[in-house]
Amino acid sequence: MPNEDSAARRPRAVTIKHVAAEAGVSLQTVSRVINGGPNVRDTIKERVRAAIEKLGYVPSLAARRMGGTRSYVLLALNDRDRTIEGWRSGDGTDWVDQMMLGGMLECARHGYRMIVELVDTHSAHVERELGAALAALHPDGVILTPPHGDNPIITGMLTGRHIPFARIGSTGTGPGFAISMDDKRAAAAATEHLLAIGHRRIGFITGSDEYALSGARLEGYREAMHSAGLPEAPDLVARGDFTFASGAEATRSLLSLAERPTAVIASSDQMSLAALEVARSLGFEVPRDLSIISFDDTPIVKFSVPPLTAIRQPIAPMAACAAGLLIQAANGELAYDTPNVLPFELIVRGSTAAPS
Amino acid sequence: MPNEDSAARRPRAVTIKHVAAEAGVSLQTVSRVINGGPNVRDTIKERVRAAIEKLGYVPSLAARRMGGTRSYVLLALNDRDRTIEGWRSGDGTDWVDQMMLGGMLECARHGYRMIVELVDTHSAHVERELGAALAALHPDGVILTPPHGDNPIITGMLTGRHIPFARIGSTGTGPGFAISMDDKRAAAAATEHLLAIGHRRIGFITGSDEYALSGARLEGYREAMHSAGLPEAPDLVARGDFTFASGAEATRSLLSLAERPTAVIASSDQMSLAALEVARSLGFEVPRDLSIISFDDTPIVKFSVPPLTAIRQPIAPMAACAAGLLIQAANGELAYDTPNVLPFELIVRGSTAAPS
DNA sequence: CTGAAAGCGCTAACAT
DNA sequence: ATGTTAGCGCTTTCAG
Repeated sequence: MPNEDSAARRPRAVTIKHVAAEAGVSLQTVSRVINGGPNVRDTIKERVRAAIEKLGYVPSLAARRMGGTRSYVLLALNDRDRTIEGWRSGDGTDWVDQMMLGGMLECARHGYRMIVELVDTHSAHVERELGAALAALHPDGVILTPPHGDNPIITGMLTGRHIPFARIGSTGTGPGFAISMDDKRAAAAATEHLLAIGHRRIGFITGSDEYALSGARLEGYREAMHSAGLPEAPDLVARGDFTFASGAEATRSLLSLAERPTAVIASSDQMSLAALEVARSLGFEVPRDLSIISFDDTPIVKFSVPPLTAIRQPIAPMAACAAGLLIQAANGELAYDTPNVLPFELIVRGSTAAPS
Repeated sequence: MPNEDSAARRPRAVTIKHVAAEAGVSLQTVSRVINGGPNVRDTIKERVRAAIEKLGYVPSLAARRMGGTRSYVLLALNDRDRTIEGWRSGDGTDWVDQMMLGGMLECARHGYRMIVELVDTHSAHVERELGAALAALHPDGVILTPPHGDNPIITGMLTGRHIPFARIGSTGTGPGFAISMDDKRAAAAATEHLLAIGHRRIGFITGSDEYALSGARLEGYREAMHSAGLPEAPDLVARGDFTFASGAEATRSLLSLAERPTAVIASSDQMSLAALEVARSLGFEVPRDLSIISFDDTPIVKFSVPPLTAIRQPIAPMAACAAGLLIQAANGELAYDTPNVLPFELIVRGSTAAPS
């Protein structure tokens, strides 16, 4: 019988040994019950379960990682500068929250943990920083947030180490579970909504080229315009990089066109809010003089005046999908199969109306 | 010489053994260098460092936890239902983000990780759920978010297991590092700001009694009113529970008073936004007919119309402070000493003006 | 100042 | 169907 904690110090935690003793079986049998292993009589299984319950035993993650091949940890990789800047500025972006909502809950359902890791993915530090995180944590899988799924250094490191990973917002084939929403269809849907209520001159503000989805959104817009029989109008496309400043600049250029658009689609919430502000400052009323459709649907767009019609990005579902696939992959085998495309939503609010 | 990874499988990670071999010293010496232990000649220290650098060695968290007494993990405890509800609703609250900003970065500076854990703290599950998290992770410290620092079941469990913890938003003495802002002073400052610009009848909407800071804020308001020589007016205080709905209800009751207030202080952003909306719907213009001061300063209050004057809660600094103290406590000793009170900020925006 | 030995709590092979 | 034996990669005694 393991002796009680001597005198002081931490009360010795209850281990698999205690359970084994309590149930009158071997260590290994307890391990089998915990891990759903085969070849355990129901009677014994029951006895072990009772002992676990009675003792309140919970296996130590660290020990499981040491003994076995799994760590029960998933790493969610985010860009350090970008993430910190978002948090500092309080810009209302809830990417990380939605990731946790989807990812942590899915992990919890399987006894996994999701650890958020910030990594400087731009500089040459990537290799060292990601390598350090992998060595310290030995995650069973890694969730890559955009645009990391398209970073060959990162995907290469993970592939080389045989660590399963999921690429959120990345659509290409190749290693890693590709998880995305149909950005092209979403942009087309936004465009079609505007066309349906009578708009003809529709501007489009792109996102940063660093993100694959930027191109997809632009393409969806173009195709929808084309399908409506409208001529190609390159001056209706303005470049942005997701930031407020770039959105303001782009909107100014669009509104200064001889034939200015009656509606604009911006590839991010920050740019849409910029469009709203610039339009107002220039004397245009939204949606009377200009309709706006936003992308992402972070919390703030519900609180602007008017609240913005937006394409909602299913971040939580994508994170949950990623976690689920990675956990499967970490256990049984599971090939990087077909891409996983999750549904988006067009949420109509007050920033869109028929042109006047 | 440790053999290379045989045939396939995960490339064997570089361990302390490889470093020892490379540097031509024993395991123990490497360990000493890593942990800043004493009694290592500078020459050797240098040699080991070079080997570590060359091999890109990073110690495994799990192994350190197994061998030693520290886990290099801090747990940030949040209420499950409340947190998930916030994420789901997209209400723009960034509590978790700010915690990560402060806590994770401070952890990273010391080679620690912060793991966010959601626990059902209301039901009887607390003991089981928290116990499970502690057993699985063996954190070196726990950060309690409000109102958990005042939950005796939780603080009792941690005290009993000798796990250092920090109580954010909890001011009482007793075990655990108390970390808070001066809520009383903050409420007084808000009140004084309104008094200074000429308000006399100032309403106050309280937060949930479950939170100690609710009482402190109310007290600060009362004292400031008293100091200004104004008579006690209980009808100017309306009960709320931090939610939008409760704020709306409270505002309606305040605005229906015979002598209605010309300004109101609400103990949360959600309640303030409710006040704004109710005031507008009742035909009062903000700030002309009613000034509003909010508490917390989450992102959304910058985007309302008008943007809200608010007391900014230093969540990130509090989390960083908590992490720093816990890490110190986990290593050298460190007594639960004097409470740590961090500075708040009154940010004046468009929702406050002199009464008309 | 440095090294050798023991063991943390678990799982993966191998018995039985 | 169950038990036994080795480690996993580190830190902590304890010897030199």
